[in-house]
Amino acid sequence: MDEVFKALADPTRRELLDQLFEQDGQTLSALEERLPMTRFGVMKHLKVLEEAGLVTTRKRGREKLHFLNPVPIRLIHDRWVSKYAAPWASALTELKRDIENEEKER
Amino acid sequence: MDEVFKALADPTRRELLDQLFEQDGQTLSALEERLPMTRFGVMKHLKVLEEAGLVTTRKRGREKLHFLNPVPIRLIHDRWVSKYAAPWASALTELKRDIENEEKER
DNA sequence: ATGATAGGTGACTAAATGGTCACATGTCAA
DNA sequence: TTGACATGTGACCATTTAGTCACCTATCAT
Repeated sequence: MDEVFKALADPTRRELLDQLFEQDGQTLSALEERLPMTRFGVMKHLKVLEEAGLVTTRKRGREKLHFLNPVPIRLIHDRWVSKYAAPWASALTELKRDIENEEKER
Repeated sequence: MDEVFKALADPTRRELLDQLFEQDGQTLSALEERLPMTRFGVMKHLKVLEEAGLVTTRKRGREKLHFLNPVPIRLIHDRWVSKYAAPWASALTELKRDIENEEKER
């Protein structure tokens, strides 16, 4: 799971996820075109995303197709958001903190 | 928002968020005690979390109290999870990908 | 077969990051 | 008011990371 957070930390990699969300199954060359970077930089980023499980791949001839995998992001949601910020939970957290602050300021 | 992702990328900082979730409003010294690191390291991490808006602070005499702020994490949820992995959306995404893969394999 | 196309590897550099320390400020309590 | 306590700052070092490049392999079309 550490790899997922690290993968999401880079803006280029988030951009790649955005591109794959718009159109799934793109090749390296297609993804490279829209980024201000050489093919090698993009390749490294895709490798990081793949090792984190955020992107899965499939070969078609000499091409490599990249697919977005939303599962790890759902796991973040399950672990962090439901813990800290799911609608009901966050409302309770804020209420709790507000009350505590008011009590301390008395 | 970039700062939030970078802040979440470090395991020590996620640990600090966990500690604050367990007990909100802890001081630097209290947070330091459970971490295998000097006070200075913890201070740097807390600064990163504070600048990302994940932690808010309040001074009480010579102490500095740290509070968890779930809002930025909720924004991630709004931007990424609802986009990629909200229950209904992710189900659709997976279905869509499965269908596409089947079609390509024919 | 041969040239063009798509992708892969390892080495390298520059910059960012995590962690420590010497030293300094502000606050409490006796 | 003096000593102990809680936090802050700037410099510093080691490691990691983003990005590039020369070179290599595999596949397609003619």
